[in-house]
Amino acid sequence: MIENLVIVESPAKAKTIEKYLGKDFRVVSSFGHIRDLKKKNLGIDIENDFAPEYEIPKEKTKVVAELRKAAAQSKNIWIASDEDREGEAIAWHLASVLDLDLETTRRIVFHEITKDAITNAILNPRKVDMNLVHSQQARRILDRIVGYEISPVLWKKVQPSLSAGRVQSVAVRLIVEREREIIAFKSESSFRVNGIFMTEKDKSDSNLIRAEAAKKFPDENEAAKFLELCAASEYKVSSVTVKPGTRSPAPPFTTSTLQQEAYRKLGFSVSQTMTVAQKLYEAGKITYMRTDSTNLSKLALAKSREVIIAEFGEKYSKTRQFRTKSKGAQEAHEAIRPAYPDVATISGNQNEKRLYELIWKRTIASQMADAEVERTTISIEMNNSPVLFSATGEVVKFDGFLKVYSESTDSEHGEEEKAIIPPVKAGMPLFYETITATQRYTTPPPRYTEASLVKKLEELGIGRPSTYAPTISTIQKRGYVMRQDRPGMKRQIRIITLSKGKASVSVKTEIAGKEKSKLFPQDIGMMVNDYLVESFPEIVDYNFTAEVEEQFDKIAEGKLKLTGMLEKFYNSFHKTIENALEKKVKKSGVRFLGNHPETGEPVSVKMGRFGPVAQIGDTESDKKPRFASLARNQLLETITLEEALNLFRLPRSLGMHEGEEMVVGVGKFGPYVRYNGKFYSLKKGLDDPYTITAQRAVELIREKEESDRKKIIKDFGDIQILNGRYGPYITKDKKNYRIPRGDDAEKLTKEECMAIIEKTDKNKA
DNA sequence: CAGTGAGCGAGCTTCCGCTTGACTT
Repeated sequence: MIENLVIVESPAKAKTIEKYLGKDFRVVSSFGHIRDLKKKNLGIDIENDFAPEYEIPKEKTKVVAELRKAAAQSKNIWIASDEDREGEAIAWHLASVLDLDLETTRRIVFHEITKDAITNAILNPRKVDMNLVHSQQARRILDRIVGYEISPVLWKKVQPSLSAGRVQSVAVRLIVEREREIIAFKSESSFRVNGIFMTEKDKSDSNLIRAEAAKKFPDENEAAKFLELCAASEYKVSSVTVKPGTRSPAPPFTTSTLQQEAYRKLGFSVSQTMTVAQKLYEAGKITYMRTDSTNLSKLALAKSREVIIAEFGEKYSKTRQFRTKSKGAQEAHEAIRPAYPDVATISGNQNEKRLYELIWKRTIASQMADAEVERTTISIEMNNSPVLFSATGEVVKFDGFLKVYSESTDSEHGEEEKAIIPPVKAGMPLFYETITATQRYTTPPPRYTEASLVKKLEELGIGRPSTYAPTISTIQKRGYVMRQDRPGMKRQIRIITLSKGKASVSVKTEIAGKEKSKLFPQDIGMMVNDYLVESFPEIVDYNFTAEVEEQFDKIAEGKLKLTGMLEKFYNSFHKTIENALEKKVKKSGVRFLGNHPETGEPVSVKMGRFGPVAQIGDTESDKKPRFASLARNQLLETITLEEALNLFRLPRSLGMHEGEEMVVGVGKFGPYVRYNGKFYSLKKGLDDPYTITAQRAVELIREKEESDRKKIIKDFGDIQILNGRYGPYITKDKKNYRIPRGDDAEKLTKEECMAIIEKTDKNKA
């Protein structure tokens, strides 16, 4: 018989706590929720006061069996699931599945895994809070109703296997609406004037002041006129202002801010960050990685302070406790921090080390003093124009937390240069070295990255730390959005340079609209979004979650009844479902583009069975319509007649080569040349299927054949040594084998290969 | 792996949040 059994949610947590509690306690884990609504059908008895129908999912049966066994062997049971809505529900499910008496079951909670917190919790057990449980049930039931009633409508009205939900549909909406802003955006250009001024007539490294004119000029003409004035003007410093300022460190990491910074500083995807963080957590190197709290335990604060004083001195230490500001935060855990703040670097793989270091720096910096800066602004006046130039410079007087860490921003231009300004006084004359007027274009709002989408969702209070990564994966899996790169377009900018009294014009090319790892909406995502906005505007409203959360809070406080709340919601919601089903129309996304310039046939685009497709002609005429798939970066919404007609130019013949025809087309994996029954990919960014010549195609074919020949290092019939992406390897029966380090692939004999294969197979078994 | 687009019908798809592995490359 075990004296005390403690049940927590996470196995790593169980391990740590067991150490603190000693011999009389056994600590086990539930691995999160152990029961859920029935997976098939709605799983809710609507008629019977929305009674939930629970089941133990198949993958949880083993855990539950073990928990039952452990419970049967234990005298006292303590349920220590997290102190939030979901944790309370887990506690209740545990009690119910393990047949525990709610009156006598000890429910304990702690927000940090420290000995103090845990022993304190054991001294203060309470009962399961049924109001909080009802609040979770309301949340769960509402999400199930929304997801399981709207999704089937999409199967009927748009396409099978689609999905909708309180969280994912808003995520898609954000991306679609941002794309439409970008489509509607008209870029305009103007001329900005920058001057490099000198304190003496001769240039030296230390007397330069870089300043910008306060006025922008709408066109080249106006800019040129202003430069003429500049050429004739005398300059002097009209004012110098020096303002002291401070900068404060960012709070310690939550899941959302960790995902953002790991993306900005390390280039990690949201899911990659979570995988690496999970590893660190399991190894006991960081605290729990799914949290919305910026709180640090007293122990962590004290330890951090010690580290900072030892490393940088007393002056750099400032103990701070940050308030969590995100909407709907439940703060069941600490912020994400190093388990041992005195450990600055760890062992592990490269990514683990980098993420750990990021977490360490952010945590330590959060407990450090403000940085003190001095910001200098110089105003420069002309004697023949009211336009002022201004220069700003910043000097860090005391680095404080900046010694360790500074937060990145989402802006694409990166850190602004903080120039050092030579000492000047008001009234001092200045001389220009060069003054340039540069054409600048306005830029559309940025597309979301995975990380900036998480940030936005958190601001709206939509989704939870445990669901940010899965949500992003869901909307990509459904085909609503895709993470893509775009090469951008070249454009020319004009620059007028004034030097030594003479103005000259030059032209520079810049790349605009280049995108890396951005979320692009796909046609099906736009169609589903439009359908949802039309048919279920309340559900995909950005405030919907916040509104229902208010009601969940009231249920948690015992001021509102679950049945009353759900009834009110369901009555109006279910009507919108019925209305949507009554309408006969199916969403096809069809758009008529115009008539074929030669034949006069109608040309249109729509969502076809296999994706977006362009069509010439219609089924009403005797001639069969012709079809062509849209390219990956084209949208039903924006494709033009010309672009659509272009699609029909492929596949096209490039003529004959050594008795066989070469055909160029665009397939599943991009543009290709087909020759002699084989496919040869066109080079990305280099070849264009519409313009590629026969000569270039022959080149591609030769190149590929050459590299294929090189691919085979040795051929022993059933065993081959090949050259792969990661170097030479052995292949047999479609299985690949690594060549041990030190062996020379060129010199291996068949017998040696056999030996390697046997050894590898044995090691695996 | 590089194509598909007529129409019918059976059977299936789907949510959000809490936890980890078990997979393959």
